[in-house]
Amino acid sequence: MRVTIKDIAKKTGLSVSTVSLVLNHKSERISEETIQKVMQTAQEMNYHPNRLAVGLITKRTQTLGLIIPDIANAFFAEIAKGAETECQKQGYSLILCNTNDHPEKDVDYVNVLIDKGVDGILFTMAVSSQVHKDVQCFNIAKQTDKPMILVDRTVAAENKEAELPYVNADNELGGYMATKHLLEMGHRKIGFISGPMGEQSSQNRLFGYIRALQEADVTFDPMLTKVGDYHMETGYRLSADLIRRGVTAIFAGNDMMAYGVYRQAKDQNLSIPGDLAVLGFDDLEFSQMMEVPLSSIKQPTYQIGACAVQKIIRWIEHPEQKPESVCFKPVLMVRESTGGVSSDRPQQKERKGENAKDS
Amino acid sequence: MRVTIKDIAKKTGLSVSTVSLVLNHKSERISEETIQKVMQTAQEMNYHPNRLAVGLITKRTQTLGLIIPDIANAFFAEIAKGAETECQKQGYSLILCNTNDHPEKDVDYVNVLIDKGVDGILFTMAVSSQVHKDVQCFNIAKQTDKPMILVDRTVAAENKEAELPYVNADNELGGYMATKHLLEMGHRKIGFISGPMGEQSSQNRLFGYIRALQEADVTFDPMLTKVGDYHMETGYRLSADLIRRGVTAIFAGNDMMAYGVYRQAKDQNLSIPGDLAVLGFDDLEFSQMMEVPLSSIKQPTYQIGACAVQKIIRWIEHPEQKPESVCFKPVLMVRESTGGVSSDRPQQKERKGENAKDS
DNA sequence: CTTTCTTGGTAAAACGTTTTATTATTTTTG
DNA sequence: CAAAAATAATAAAACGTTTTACCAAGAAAG
Repeated sequence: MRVTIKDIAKKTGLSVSTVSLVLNHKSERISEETIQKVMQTAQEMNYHPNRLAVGLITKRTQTLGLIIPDIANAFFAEIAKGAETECQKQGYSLILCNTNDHPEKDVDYVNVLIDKGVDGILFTMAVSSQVHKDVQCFNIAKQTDKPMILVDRTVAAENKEAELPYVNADNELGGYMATKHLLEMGHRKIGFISGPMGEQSSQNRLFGYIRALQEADVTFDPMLTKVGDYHMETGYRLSADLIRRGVTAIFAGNDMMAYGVYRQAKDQNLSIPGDLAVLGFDDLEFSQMMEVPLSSIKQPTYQIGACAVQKIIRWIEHPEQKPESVCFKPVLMVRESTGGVSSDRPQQKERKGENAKDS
Repeated sequence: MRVTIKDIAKKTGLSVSTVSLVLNHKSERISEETIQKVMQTAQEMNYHPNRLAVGLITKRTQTLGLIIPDIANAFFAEIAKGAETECQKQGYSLILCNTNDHPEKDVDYVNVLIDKGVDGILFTMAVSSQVHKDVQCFNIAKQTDKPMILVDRTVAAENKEAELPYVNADNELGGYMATKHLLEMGHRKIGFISGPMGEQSSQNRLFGYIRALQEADVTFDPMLTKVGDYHMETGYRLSADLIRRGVTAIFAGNDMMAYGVYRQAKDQNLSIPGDLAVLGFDDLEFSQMMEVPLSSIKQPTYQIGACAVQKIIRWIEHPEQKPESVCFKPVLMVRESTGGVSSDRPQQKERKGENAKDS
């Protein structure tokens, strides 16, 4: 059996309360002598508090929940890493919940997490989310008033009060930067392969694309926008039509689809960037080591995870202070696929002085 | 405040014990009428048991811990996915612990997990692990006799009893298969770039390489083996010397390093597989979509995670039955980089009839 | 009509803590 | 020297469950 506070009490001849007080450093009214005695025997007996018991009474478990669609997706894995590392620094644990993009699991997990007494939830809802499932989740959290922060997602709420804080990257700006870069490189017919339109981030990338075009007085041609799904195969398939329509550049909604575009270009014997410029989004590790390194929009993924944890812990510890949302600025990584000089040291700009490290 | 069992007792006019009994389906001695009443009001009041309280008394939390070096590494991310999904199926939660490959964190995490009352621990120790840290971890687990299963790692123990069960892939066989394939393609001078030698899996891949060579009566030339570190840059660097020594094929200890070899080949204007055959290990998603798709040894990563969870849950539920270790057979994926026909539908063979699905 | 079973249910202890109100003792003060 | 104040420690309730041993009351048996 593990040694409990009772055992220490018995051994030292003190009461349980005294031992607890000492161990919790609430010992203003305890003599130095007793403090020493307790501390020492606790050490000797290798005492570790039972966190369940502590949690039961303090209503705090030093545990957070992270709900994401797919941990095997590099983007979420990196977010998880940032979140876990930050948790660890602050003495919290992280329960990983992988929904496989099923909205029903979103609500199951929220329930389980709350039953297990997490102090807060980091939530990236399933993209195929039916709105009412989301609402259900928010309500559960609200009802038990557990802090909940959205990660890489946002929700519009009627009233500011009901709104959940979020941490994400500025996808609209990313789309804008990407397109602007392509325009600056002299392209006028720029195809766009978006992610699924159910996803806000996808929509926003599209909005950014459109804004850049309009700003450059290029009329937006809907035929040059294809709705994809973030898979390589789709990039391959949809780019064929764009090429047929005579685009000189393709902005893919993520790097995976950009890889698909690469294959299509290869099949058609088009050189990149000579015949076709390609630009991606996410800046996966592999993008810089392809035959023709891929230009891409990079999000501070690790930081998003870390920042979300910081925010939620601060919220947990000051329940009255609901945190502000954070929107990180993405960074354009110019490489050969857009004919730029391959300068691989970007200066990362952020909106707020978050002290996150990117790994 | 959340609804407790007490509230239900009050509402139904029954005792707390009765309500508990009913809710736990231990109601042989309870009348049908009461059962209905309890069930219904529990539903109406939206009762959820407080898992902390339950855990405190039952000594079970339906929670496992997963300790891994790096969740952002695709290999571990996939393991985590397998593990989490299996947990979820069986009603367990998973606490994610990312050590960043620091052995001290291994022991910190083991302690935290036990304090939090996990029912078992899935443990991939840091590769840079000092042996005594490992031993420390095992002891902590043994002391509290929490089930612990090694994932992608093994340990030699003096006596069979003290040994920890493990779940991993047969790396020796993988190394053997890889090398044999290269030999069958007619290569005699085959270079090998290994992973760090502190890691067993790396060593075993090397042993497999050597065994295949000997079996084919090719004398093992130590100069054709380089010790790497699983990073692309290293593959690039070390392959230069191998090429200088006239190898016609390179077996890289993982795909990342194989990508490095690709770059080297490109720099030297060597065609793959014409001038140089390349074979990797891990079969990353990207390997099949390169200019020249990379042949690779594939491990059933998802299954390793899922299987480990199955094993440990069975162990938790039958503490007297320590599980057998499992060693999955890897699969050779033949693609163009070794001049094979690109047949991308392997028949996956396993040692045991594990019912895992690979995603 | 006692005694003995059943049946249906409950009281109470336990799990390992935290925390508040209280008490006993000593010291200070007037 | 009594009263007040300060010091040091404790008892006990609480957190939300599970579980065992026990109890009442009605039914069956002798």
